[in-house]
Amino acid sequence: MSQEQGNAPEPTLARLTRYLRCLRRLSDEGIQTISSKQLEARLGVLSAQIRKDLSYFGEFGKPGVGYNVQHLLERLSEVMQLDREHRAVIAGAGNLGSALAGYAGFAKSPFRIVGMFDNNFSKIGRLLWNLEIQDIHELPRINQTLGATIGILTVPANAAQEVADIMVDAGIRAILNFAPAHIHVPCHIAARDVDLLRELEILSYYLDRLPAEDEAKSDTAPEADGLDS
Amino acid sequence: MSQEQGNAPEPTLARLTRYLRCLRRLSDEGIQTISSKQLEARLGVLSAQIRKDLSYFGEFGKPGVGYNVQHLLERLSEVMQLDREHRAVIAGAGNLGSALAGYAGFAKSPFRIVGMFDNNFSKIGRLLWNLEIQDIHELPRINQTLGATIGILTVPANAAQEVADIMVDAGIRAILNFAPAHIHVPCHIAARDVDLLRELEILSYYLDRLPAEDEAKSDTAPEADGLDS
DNA sequence: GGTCGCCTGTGAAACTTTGCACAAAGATTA
DNA sequence: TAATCTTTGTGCAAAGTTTCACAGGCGACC
Repeated sequence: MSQEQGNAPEPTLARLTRYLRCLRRLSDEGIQTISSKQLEARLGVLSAQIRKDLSYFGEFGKPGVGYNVQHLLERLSEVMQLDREHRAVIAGAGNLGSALAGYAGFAKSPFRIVGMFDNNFSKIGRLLWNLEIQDIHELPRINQTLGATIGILTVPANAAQEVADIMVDAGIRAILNFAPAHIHVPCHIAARDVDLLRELEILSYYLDRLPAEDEAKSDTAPEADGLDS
Repeated sequence: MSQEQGNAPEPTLARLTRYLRCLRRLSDEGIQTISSKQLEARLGVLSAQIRKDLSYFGEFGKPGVGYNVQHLLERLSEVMQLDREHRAVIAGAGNLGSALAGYAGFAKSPFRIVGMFDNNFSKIGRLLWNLEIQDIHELPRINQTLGATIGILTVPANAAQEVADIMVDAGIRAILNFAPAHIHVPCHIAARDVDLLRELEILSYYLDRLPAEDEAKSDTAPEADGLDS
């Protein structure tokens, strides 16, 4: 029986993105069918886990055969809403914001950077990767035209909340926050934090706390969670 | 009774970094004592959760009083090994690598970028943020001098594994991987993935799946997990 | 058509993490 | 000193997630 609601666990969603990446590669390789056991071999995720993850969204496989790569790829893309373009704006034209704006990986993704914003008058008006840096306070007005649904926050920590509020005002419905600060958003807005310093601090904890160098490239360390090749 | 081993759950470690950030701010504000209930009000983490998290590492508070901010700050810093400097190298002098190398937030952290590496001969030798870009293949030799324990991976996905191997060769013991690819490391190496596209894909899933705009700035959306202030 | 081997989807068990509730302990007041 | 208030640390229950194990479906081969 298939469920269809949005009640899949978060860890499942994270793994789904890995399955997708693997499926895209399989598709490129011209492989048409794959079983959960074969996926386990490629991803290091238990086959039962894979089947359970998929079962949250429907029944995609054939017993005795496995999954049709193309079909599963399309279905999971639908589930993740990756079958349509998503427009995003970046707030904060500093080092990180500039780097993200120029990220080549977006080309093959459904995500498009359609606007770049800052509050620094010496930056506003300048061109960056073919985008003119605009005044962050104009975002609500300008986004009526841009129609971005995703906001990427690359401002300093002390400005994060203020800019997040502006984004919500502007009709942004999902925020990816790179500032090392927590932002409060209304419950109809999705928000995630990506925090360089936090990641380093967690790695710091593990330094000198790992099994000891008995070699054997058995990757079972406290990895966050991996991705496809 | 206090435990001291490294058997704390990962979610606890992630929250610990949030407690630390809050404690640093409290310390700056000159606040000397804080209770788990007050922390709950500031962080949105249940007080019982906070106490349980802390209990993995010892007993730091006084019943009837709370925690001494400075003392807890120092103890947690020890636990996370943030009381000493950590040297890190960056591999991949592209947009993202360059941005991270220049990240101002490192100044107040125990992390120091001590080397910048790439495989592109047109980049090797150039200066970036006062660091000379060096040949990635020289890392094992050069790191005998640098003594970096942390490696930050900002190379394209298809080079990630190869460069990770070089890092392990070079004595790096923790890897922060920004490439959209999974890397395999020996079990005595810590590794974490930070993946822009994955985060966007997860946000994409939540778009149009949230409670609907009934306003009320009640932040109880599917936030990843927040940070202080 | 029957038999065999493989693979899916899923209920139930095992494990992990969170949240609750309370005993014990320090502070405060009288 | 006793009564009261506050807050910690933790055993236990609840919730969430992963893993196991198997019934039943499908294809291949004889």
